Amino acid sequence: MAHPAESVFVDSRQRLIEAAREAFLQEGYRASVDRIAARAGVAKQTLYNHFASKDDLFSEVARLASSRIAVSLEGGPTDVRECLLRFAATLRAKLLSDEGLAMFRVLVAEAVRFPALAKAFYEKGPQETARRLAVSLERAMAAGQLRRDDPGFAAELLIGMLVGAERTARMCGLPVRDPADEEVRVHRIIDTFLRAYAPEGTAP
Amino acid sequence: MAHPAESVFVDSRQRLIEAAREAFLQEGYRASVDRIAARAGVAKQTLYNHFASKDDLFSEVARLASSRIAVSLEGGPTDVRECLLRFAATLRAKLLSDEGLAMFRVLVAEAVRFPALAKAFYEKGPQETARRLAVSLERAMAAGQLRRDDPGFAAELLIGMLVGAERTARMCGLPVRDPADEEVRVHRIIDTFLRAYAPEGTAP
DNA sequence: GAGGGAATAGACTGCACAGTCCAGTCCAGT
DNA sequence: ACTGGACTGGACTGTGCAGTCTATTCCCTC
Repeated sequence: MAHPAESVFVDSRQRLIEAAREAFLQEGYRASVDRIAARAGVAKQTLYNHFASKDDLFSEVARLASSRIAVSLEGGPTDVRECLLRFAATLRAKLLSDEGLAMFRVLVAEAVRFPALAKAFYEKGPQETARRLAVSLERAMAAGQLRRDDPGFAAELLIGMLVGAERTARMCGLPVRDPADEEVRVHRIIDTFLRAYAPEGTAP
Repeated sequence: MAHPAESVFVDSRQRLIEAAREAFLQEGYRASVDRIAARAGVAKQTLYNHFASKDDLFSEVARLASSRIAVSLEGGPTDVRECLLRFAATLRAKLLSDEGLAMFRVLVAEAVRFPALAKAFYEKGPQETARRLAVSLERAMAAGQLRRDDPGFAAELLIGMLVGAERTARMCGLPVRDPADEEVRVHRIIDTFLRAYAPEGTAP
């Protein structure tokens, strides 16, 4: 209960979570409890002092990761195009990073055995991100900067355009595309989206 | 070598592959050899008479499945919109079916341990589908029915719009969306795409 | 009806792993 | 000095599984 004791406690736990995160991302749920404990530099029993089971540890790791993945658009420029460009770059950086892909891979692989975890991940990640994007789009639509349409649907389409194809490719082991072209790629996607959602009565 | 003997042989093998496919789709690579043999109504040793190892069987199943997933646009209507609508419906039916999703889930989960399999899957499935779509788009662009642009890139974006969001949701265990709205959804996506790729100088 | 290839049931080996148990150490705070 | 809680290392149990082996049956072909 005293401070030093508690800090040791938290320390062990934190190290375990961090080690488990790395192990699960690398090996999936296959990562063994022994390897995780070893990676954390901790005895196996210590792991079981903090977590009731391997499933419990896995859930904890997944919940922590889920709470950090939504992408926001707040505080950006007011110009729609600039705002979307920023959003797009951030989203792609997160979802198409090695870590983002590994996280997705593991959660999807275990979604059948941990349905609640997968649902929570979806709600805090993809769904929340889409919701925020939709809010911004709706504002732009109301301001006449974008064609009036279902903002939620538009958000889904944009996110699909931004990550769909490349995520599929990378999930199948394809190498990263030349990062030098990343900016061009993002610009092209956003411009395509803006053409589709140009306010009505505007020449393309 | 005589016919009846061979047909028995093929029979066992076929049943094993089918059973393995079902088992792997349900349980992932976790599906045990014993369960697969039982499901095929066959002794475990028979399985090992046909396949050198579990990995070998898994590879065979994956290769067979990979060879049947590309979606084509040939033989359809010549009108771009009709053509894309047909393509969209077919693509979504395949990729968003329980089986398509399960296949994707399993392959993605094991992509790290079977990189060659994942690559082959990607090339025969997503990549080949995108290539075929790109060919059609290019033709339409040349005919002035679509804005002139990189057809490969346009194909990737369209496929992303068509499956991106919903595949993510379903992979995380979200329930199927009301199939009554499916047609509306496809129409809205295609129309959005067509707005983005309307020939230049056309009012929206 | 004899021979051979395929299939079968089931026992068996060896391994990796989750989870438990225990005897002992290291430190707080008192 | 003593007590209690966290941590350690390592042995141990039980289980599930891939893959092997064997003895036996079945059936087709000649």
